[in-house]
Amino acid sequence: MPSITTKYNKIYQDLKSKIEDKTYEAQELLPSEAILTSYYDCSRNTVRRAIANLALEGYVQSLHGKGVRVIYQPHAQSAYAFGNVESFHEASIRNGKIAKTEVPLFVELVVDQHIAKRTSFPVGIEIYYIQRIRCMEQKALIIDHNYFRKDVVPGLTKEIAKGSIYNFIENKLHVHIVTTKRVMTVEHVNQLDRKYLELGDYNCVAVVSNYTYNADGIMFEYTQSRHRPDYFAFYDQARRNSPEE
Amino acid sequence: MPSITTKYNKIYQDLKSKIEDKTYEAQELLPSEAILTSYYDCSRNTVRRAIANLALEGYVQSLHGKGVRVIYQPHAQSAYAFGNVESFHEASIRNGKIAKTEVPLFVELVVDQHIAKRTSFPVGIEIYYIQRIRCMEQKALIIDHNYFRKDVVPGLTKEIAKGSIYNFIENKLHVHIVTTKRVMTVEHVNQLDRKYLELGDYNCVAVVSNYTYNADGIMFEYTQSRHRPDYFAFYDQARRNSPEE
DNA sequence: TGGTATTTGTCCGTATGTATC
DNA sequence: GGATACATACGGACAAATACC
Repeated sequence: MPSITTKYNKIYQDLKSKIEDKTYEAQELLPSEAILTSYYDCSRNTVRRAIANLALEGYVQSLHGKGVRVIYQPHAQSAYAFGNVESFHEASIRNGKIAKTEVPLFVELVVDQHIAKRTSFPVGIEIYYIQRIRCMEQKALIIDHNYFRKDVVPGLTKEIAKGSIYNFIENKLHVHIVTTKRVMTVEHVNQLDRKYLELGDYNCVAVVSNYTYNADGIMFEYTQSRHRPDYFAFYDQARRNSPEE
Repeated sequence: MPSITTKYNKIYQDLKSKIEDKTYEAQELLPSEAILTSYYDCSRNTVRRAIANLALEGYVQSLHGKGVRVIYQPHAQSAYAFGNVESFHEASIRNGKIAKTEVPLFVELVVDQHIAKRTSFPVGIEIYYIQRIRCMEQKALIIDHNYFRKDVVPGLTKEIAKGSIYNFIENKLHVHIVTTKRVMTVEHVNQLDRKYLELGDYNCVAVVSNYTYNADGIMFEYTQSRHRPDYFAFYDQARRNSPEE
């Protein structure tokens, strides 16, 4: 969890904003690492770290012997940010939209074979199972099916579920959420999708399955988010490795 | 483009295989950086770099003051690897499956308003437009719509399109492909999807739009890949930043 | 409770290799 | 060949979080 007050992060933020406001324009090369090093009064490693993070988000690409090319292009906005774990609540704030969450179901369960297969939780442990309808500007966009391990996230209530569960986990329980694995698929709609989402003639939804690990390496959350296809986009940034041999 | 012969890459590969063959098991901590440093006879930075790359792929997560936790779990196989640009041809080899590509359409075009909107190419330039049906083990899984800038990728032919266009670009044209931006969406099927893909009663496809940049920062390829929903999965690995207050 | 050792995180400086121009 | 620029690698210092006694 990189603090926002580190030196490399400040440089990262500064370069990022200068790319976004076109101080450095697309296609151009950034000033060389040596120049940036003296400009920011830091070591070359620190500049390189900031640049590496920009490259991970698709703002620049480094070219051996040439320089660092800006390839940023202002995109259509997505509901979710690049490669970061971001809650619906946080995303809505970032987009400046009004969000609302309804909780039609909040129950405690014991994991059986069927749930185990879907969630990867061990059979027999106690969990919370929550259904949440995510609305933005009066439109129901997502149905979340949340499964939380009760031993890791005790004290969850329906009231908390209406707000940000992540807030509760981080601030009240002091669990630092570190890593999430995600799988994106497309599935047939089910009755619940039909009931809550305005799907028009779509018979599919975009499904994002989240597996979240805490600091002990325990997977304590499985969430399946079922999205209205016409309001769903998932952005990604990839780097090509030189092919082997 | 990290060479596979670098020291940090060898360490990365070694740790990765030891995680996969359970020399280091899930939930365990790796040996400390100090131990790994002496084991691999290298500097601490080099070990840290290998670990950082493992973390990016969801194999481990670093915990300040504690150690580096293994969180690898063998997953259901996907047609595509994590966060890497990988061609269909390469993916099929990795999966050990027999792949075939049909090319029902191969034309040269000049970009008009309509194409410009879809591809982000400037109006007026010459391009190749190619349709490719991707089959694996007799099943048509993907329809690719490829748009290549002719000035960057000259000499493309239908024969080349039946194999790996990336191979041609890298080996013959010596263009090193560096960065790709991807957007995943879900769209209604069109006539072509219906014609070539066995969609059953799905009326949607999973769509991956690729924007590929060369070393000059020029976007020279736009590809829209339309996938059969039941054979599509997209894996992702995310890290949570500490939320800003 | 407190102090110490361990472990990861940040940052620095330097040297050398390699690709581009 | 020489100058420039990024890539790799080393070693050291200190900070911060954790674990242990």
